[in-house]
Amino acid sequence: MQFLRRVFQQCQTVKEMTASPLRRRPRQARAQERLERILDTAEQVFAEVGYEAATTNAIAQQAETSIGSLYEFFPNKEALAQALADRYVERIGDLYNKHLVDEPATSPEALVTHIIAALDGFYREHPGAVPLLNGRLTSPQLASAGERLQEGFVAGIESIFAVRRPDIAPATRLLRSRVIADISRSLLGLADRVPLSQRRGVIREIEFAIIGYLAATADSPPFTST
Amino acid sequence: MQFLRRVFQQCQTVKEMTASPLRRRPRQARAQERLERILDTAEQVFAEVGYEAATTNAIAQQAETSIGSLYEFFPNKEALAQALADRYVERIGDLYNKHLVDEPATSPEALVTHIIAALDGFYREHPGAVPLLNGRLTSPQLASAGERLQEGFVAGIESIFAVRRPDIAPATRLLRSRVIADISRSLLGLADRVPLSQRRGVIREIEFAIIGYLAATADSPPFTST
Amino acid sequence: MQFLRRVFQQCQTVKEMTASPLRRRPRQARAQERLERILDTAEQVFAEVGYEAATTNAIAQQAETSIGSLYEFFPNKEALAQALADRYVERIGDLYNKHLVDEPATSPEALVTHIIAALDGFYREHPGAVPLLNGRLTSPQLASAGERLQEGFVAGIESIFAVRRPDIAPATRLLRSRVIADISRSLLGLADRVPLSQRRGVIREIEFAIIGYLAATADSPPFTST
Amino acid sequence: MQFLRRVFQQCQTVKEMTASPLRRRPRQARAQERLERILDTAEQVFAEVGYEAATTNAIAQQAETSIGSLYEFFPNKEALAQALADRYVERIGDLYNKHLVDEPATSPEALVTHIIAALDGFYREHPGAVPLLNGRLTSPQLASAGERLQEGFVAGIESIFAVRRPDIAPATRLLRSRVIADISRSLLGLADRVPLSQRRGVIREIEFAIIGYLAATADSPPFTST
DNA sequence: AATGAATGAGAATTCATTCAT
DNA sequence: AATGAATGAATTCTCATTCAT
Repeated sequence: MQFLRRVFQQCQTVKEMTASPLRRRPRQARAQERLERILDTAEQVFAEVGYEAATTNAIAQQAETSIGSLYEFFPNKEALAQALADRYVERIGDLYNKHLVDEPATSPEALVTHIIAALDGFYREHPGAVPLLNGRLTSPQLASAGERLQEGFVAGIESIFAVRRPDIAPATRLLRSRVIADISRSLLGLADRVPLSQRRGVIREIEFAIIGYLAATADSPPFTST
Repeated sequence: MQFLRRVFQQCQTVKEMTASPLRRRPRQARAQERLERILDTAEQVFAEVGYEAATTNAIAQQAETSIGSLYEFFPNKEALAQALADRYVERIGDLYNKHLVDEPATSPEALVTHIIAALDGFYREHPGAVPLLNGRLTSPQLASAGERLQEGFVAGIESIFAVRRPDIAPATRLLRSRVIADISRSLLGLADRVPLSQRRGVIREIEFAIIGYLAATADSPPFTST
Repeated sequence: MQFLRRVFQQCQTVKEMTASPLRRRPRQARAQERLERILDTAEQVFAEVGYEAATTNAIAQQAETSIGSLYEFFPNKEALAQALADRYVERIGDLYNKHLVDEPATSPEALVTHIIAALDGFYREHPGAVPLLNGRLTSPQLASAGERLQEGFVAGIESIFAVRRPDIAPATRLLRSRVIADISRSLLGLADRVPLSQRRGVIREIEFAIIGYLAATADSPPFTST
Repeated sequence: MQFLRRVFQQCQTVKEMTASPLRRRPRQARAQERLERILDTAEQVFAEVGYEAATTNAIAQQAETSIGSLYEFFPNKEALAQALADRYVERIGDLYNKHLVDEPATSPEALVTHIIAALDGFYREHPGAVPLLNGRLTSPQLASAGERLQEGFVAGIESIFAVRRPDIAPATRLLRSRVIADISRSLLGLADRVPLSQRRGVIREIEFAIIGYLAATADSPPFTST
């Protein structure tokens, strides 16, 4: 796992995920818990009404804190999104590390199934990730946070490629990872908007799409830019 | 073309695209022209700053009308997005009809290439479509307009399937069309965020993805829900 | 008077008093009147509680307009102060022109008396000028407006010097005018904080101070900087 | 010096300088030192950004104490200004006592020069005094503290008059002292806003102004109110 | 006594929408 | 029909002050 962590971090898309957007990092357990509660609430509210329509006052209220406390932790609304994205990125890292370790030598098909299931679980558990990811294309305020989050997903896929297909050039690896991340994201979104009875079917189509993409590119000449 | 129009309209996803969001349908040419100008401007402004950040006052001003006139045509900001989406849907219909007629008997690969190119052209010509499509996943206000627009794309793909693969069951046809529409949209978005030098490469990957998907599903048992 | 206007404008301290801080210059009489009413109210409120403690909402309310209208005219709170200062500067110009014309050949003592009386009247009629003038030394937001206003007073005095003592070098003229403007302002402030019965006496002291200053500098070698 | 202290205290303007604004008078040396450090910091911060823009939290932080401790000593922000003013008043007392003692029998001109220099030094050493003095004309919160400080200056000048011109009636003495204090304050402010090269020249003008004022009033009938 | 996390009233400003002209 | 001035609810964020630890 340490090894994989390294691979994960080596990949091109993990850059300056450093600068914490937090104004104050809580020391006491109670404060940490409150911060967590604010983030949890922000996740919920963003998921319900979207980033723009969410109000910081509503978030504070639902988190059962004062607006002042919210701003004690986060310098502004945007920072909430950033922090949320960072938390997501961290969990994505765990997710990929786990699935790489657990499934070291399966068939590509099984691995895809597994990853899609994991991503599906992630989005269902973290509905707030959706407005961040899509909002980045729409709201300047979310551009950075959404991008960071998206790159988290991409980095995860890259790390799998790095292990399984070390022969693929980094630039190609990045490109393919981006394509797969985008396909997964948009189609898992589709799975969410479809009647529950069709959900399973959509998931299967996602697998087809990715496996088909991998097959189609498998013997294609590596991507060359310029 | 009339035929295709019919197919297009027959497809499941074209439903209640009826209720015009317009408050008043202009009779005089001058009014029609003004309405058109407002929509053109809204398209521009939405593309530049996104739906939420766009202000109706700014749109009216840039369209060289008064805010009062804007609200004469559109009951509220949301209706602007609706009307824009409707206009896009209309043009998508034309787009698909044309590409079905022009390319009646090409290979699937060539058709995919052609369609992707057409969609690419559409998005580039109508940058305002992007915030509508992505906003639907983000802003309750855009859900309806964006969904309608998305279904326009889907209906187009459905109509191609209807002609080329009449054997596929409508439910499966709809599902596959949705998948393809989503993949196209999200990956064309990626093509836009990538350095210009890599654009061509991304477009090729989109083709791989869709062709791969079609291949993977070609001999799969038709989708059966429940 | 045209001549004097020219002199007034020629003086060093009248610079770029041009750029209007107004967002919209009202065309209709009603709007003009409303703008005037907002400025009048701002004057009052600034005089009562100072610039910082004054709230734009309170000003709008007391002016019997909506806060939206206030911001229609003024882009921000600071602009209110600017506009007020500009209005004052204009009136100061009138004041000096009048007093130069009316009193062309009196004794210096009589002229000083006259000017002090005029300034006294000005401050009493425009109590909002006080927080602008003093606030400039205290609040960054008022620095520009207050400075501009102060320079208006200085320019007035300069213009008198320019007529009466054309022999004095411009740099010296500016310096002496600043000194006199500052003395007048601060001592008229004192006159305001003293029991009414002593007011008259304070005014006389101001005259003494200025006449004394003029006498003391009359035969002093002209000021040489550097 | 004891004598002068008495004169200083006898003068009319030293009245209810009694009620300490302090919530708690520190007994332990460490606390006393902390209080002093808070005041030093407040002085700095007020000087930098003005009273209104200064935040109590920032002052506490820069003073390396907790906001809680600050409020242990001072019931509210205003009290900080009060305490600062009081400290200044005390130092002004020392200043005048020293300059009366050191310069017992000089010419008026030399004395004025000396006093202006002393005041100049005071303002430069205590830049926090400026916002208090000017703020009093601007902010209700500073009215009392600023007034008290101003009266400290006045009292100093009164004490000089008391020694040198015991013939002048107390009311007149107070009035003239106020005039001189105001002139000094406002013109020293001017000296601060002028290019450094002109500073010396402005100082000379201040001396002219005060000497001129003294000359002009020297043989004037004593001030009689009513 | 000291700390600093927590509070929330209140401030500036925006912008969708209305309506008198 | 067209205009655009007017409205004010709603939003983000600040900061003096309190109080539990």
